[in-house]
Amino acid sequence: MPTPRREHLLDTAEQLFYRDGFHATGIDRIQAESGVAKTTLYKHFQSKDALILAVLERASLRVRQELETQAREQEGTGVKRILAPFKDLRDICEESNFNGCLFNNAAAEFMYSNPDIRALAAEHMRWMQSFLERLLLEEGFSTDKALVLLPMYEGLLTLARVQDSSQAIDLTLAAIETLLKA
Amino acid sequence: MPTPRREHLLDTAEQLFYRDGFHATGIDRIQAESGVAKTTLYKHFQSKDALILAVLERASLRVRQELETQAREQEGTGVKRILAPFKDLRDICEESNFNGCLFNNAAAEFMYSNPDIRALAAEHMRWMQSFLERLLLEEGFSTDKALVLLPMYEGLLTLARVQDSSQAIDLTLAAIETLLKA
DNA sequence: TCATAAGAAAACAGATCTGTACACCCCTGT
DNA sequence: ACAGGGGTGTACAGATCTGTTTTCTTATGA
Repeated sequence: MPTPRREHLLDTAEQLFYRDGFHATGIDRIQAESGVAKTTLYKHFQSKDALILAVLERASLRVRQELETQAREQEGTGVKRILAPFKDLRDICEESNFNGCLFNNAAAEFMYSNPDIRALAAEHMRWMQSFLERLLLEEGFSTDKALVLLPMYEGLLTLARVQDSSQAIDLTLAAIETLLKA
Repeated sequence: MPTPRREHLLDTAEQLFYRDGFHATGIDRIQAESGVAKTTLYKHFQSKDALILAVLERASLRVRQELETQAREQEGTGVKRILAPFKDLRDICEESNFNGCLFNNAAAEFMYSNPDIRALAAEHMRWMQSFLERLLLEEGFSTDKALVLLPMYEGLLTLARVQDSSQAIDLTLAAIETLLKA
């Protein structure tokens, strides 16, 4: 039973953390933007770091569900199914307030200062790898390719921050195709 | 004539910014760690953001020179020369205090709050692209591939933050080889 | 020798940060 | 009617942040 207030706080926090970064976003700002009293915020999350962890956990779960359902409801087979997540990058990178991969941003800011946050980002990345491996397996490709596709995926998210990367996405799609057919 | 004090400040600042992040690293810490008085720091750099810009500019120049000389003194030809920068990733990712790509970390933290910093990160990335294009051209490959290699490179740097990626590097090297020979 | 300039050290100003305390309000169940 | 829980709003504590000012020392060059 997710209380609506808690969810609303997580929504606001995720938006601000993603857009402006974790250290740059103060609790006061989240409180003001969400319209929820600070007392309530600290009743739901005992510290800022706990709030960050909750945001990341929820976001990770949501991303997984999205990718799962997208892969399940996909019509095509073979290479098409592997390319689908990469095609979706085009829309993701066009979103307003786009700022790369939330989990890598978190890992970068808390690499040596908060092991829990870093571990959560690591776990999300491992899930991404296993998801790609499952996809590859289902379509009859070597699961080894997951460790090539994963950096490509993350790299495109990273590159899109500083330049239009629709062309990079197109070329990567083609590269994956030739790679899988080789 | 780079004054030694200024260089020393840039060294300390770069180390701390890279390891702990830009917002998380205070001026006081840079001052204490470098042993240089705060007055002197603000004589050389008129603000923290100016210091960050100076750090990034110098780091970008250094990376370019390293890649250039490494590419020039390289003995092999053909695919080997393109693979070389990716092979070097193995050492880079093993460094203590490794924390991904400095420029992408900066872009993430200042995406919507400091256009100058974001622009500098973008420029560095464009240089990386043109460097790869030059390498490809010299070895007789299509320069289009640069936009595939660049995300791979950045993605590996990103992935290495949260998991051992020596295997990912190996598989990526093999993938590049098949990609260029196709 | 003495003037000048540069840097060290530390205090300070003012803002902002996380987190807590306190007083009030309002709604619901008994 | 009324007790109690949950939320609001605000003030506050204590730390830390950027950036300035002030005072003192020290080195150098005429």
